[in-house]
Amino acid sequence: MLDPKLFRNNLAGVAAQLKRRGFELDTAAIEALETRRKAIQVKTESLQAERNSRSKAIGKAKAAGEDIQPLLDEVAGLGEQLNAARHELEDVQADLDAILMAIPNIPHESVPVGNDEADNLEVRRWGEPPAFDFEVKDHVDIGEALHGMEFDTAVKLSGSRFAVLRGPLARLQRALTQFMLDTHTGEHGYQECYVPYLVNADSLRGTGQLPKFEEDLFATRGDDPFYLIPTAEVPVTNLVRDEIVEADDMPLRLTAHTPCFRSEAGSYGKDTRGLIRQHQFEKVEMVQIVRPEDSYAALEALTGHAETILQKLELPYRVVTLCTGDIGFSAAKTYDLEVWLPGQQAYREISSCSNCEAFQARRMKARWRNPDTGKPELVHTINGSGLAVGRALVAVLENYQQADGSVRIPDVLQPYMGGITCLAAQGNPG
RNA sequence: GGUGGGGUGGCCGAGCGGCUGAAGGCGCCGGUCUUGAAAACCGGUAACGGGUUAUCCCGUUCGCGGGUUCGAAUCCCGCCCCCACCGCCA
Repeated sequence: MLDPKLFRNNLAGVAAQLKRRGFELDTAAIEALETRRKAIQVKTESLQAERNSRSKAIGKAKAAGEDIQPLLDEVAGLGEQLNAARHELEDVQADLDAILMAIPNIPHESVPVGNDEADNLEVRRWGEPPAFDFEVKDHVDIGEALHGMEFDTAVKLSGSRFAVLRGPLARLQRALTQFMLDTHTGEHGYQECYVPYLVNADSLRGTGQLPKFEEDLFATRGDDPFYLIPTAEVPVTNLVRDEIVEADDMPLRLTAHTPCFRSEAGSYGKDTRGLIRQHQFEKVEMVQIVRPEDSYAALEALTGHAETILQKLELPYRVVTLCTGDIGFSAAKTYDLEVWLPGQQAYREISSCSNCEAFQARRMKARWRNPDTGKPELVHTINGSGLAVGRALVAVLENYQQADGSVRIPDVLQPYMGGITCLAAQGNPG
């Protein structure tokens, strides 16, 4: 959520900045509501003030033993008036709130203007796409040859966009997960967290998935449903919701491995083959809670932490800055890490690292006590994948494939694989 | 799921329906003392919103939502959460 004061003091400016990301702000509607809000609020509060002072007078008169009946008569109609005003105010504020909650973050000035992913800006590349002297397979064919990646079984159990992994492939996914967590906790100073996979609506409002993107989420039944987390960003960032973080404890660096659940509404026909786009996938997430002045340095650092994983795995990748048209709802700036996939001959997203500035913090009332002012102030929140484990598995399989259909195990993963250096193909080599 | 107890400021903890936005303590900030620090003592210290603005005024907030009342932290109803015991269970 953006600062409501911005809408009062500089509505045109906000509209212009949001237009950069293709969001049309209905300034006329906001202005009209805001004018009404102000008038009604002043009216309501003056009625409340009157009620308070009169009630106090009645209290004093009663204590003094005077006849209070005349005073009661004077107050007769006040309650109804006040009730009407209060309901009117509630309605206006609810309308205003609904608009405000659906407005995305303002892109940082360094974010390139653009319409879609074609306008994203490549920042740097690392590593060379491997050269193969045989015909490369994609991870689905590799997985089939290794006898451990089953999509038809998953259809039986659940439906499309699910997968079953077995044997060394299941272990490889676990190895990737452990390796990522150990690196972030051991080398990058993150605290490992275990968090709920089912969260309430408040948490999703806090990070910005609700109210606007409910169709992307899975939820349990009932009047007060739980939502399945679409990313660990939700529970981990919400750890500081309604909290005041001590300045000495900042920055908070948190990491968690969780499954993620996404309905993938609106992506029919996209990435239907393989593990790339699933309803359920594993991810290691990094979150930082930082002082506002540190947030852009923290974004660079966190992006670097995700890159470290790819470098240690020796997977070629590139870093792109998302343009204003491709950036997520809550983010002011986002770097995507895209790993090279030989099976697709393309760089594909494997991590997304964002600075949300105070956008989530304002929704969450996540604050810290600024020693300079002594006051609680909003924190900045940073999050990023470190990495998407399923896609990392895809990248390893495709980049480390051998002519005979086997797959080498990256050096850093071998300790997690019980010393196995290679997954041997068991099926038809072709 | 059942029974009982409880949710009050950054934290702990008092609180007869009206001078209670809330005692007291801790913590924090400033001061006295001290070479410096600690202790002691003195003073200050909630958040959010609105109006006005180097000031001040008003409103809201005692788990959440309703209700009673001129007036609710205090009374009533519903819900949530925490604790204890019982039941069930990995």
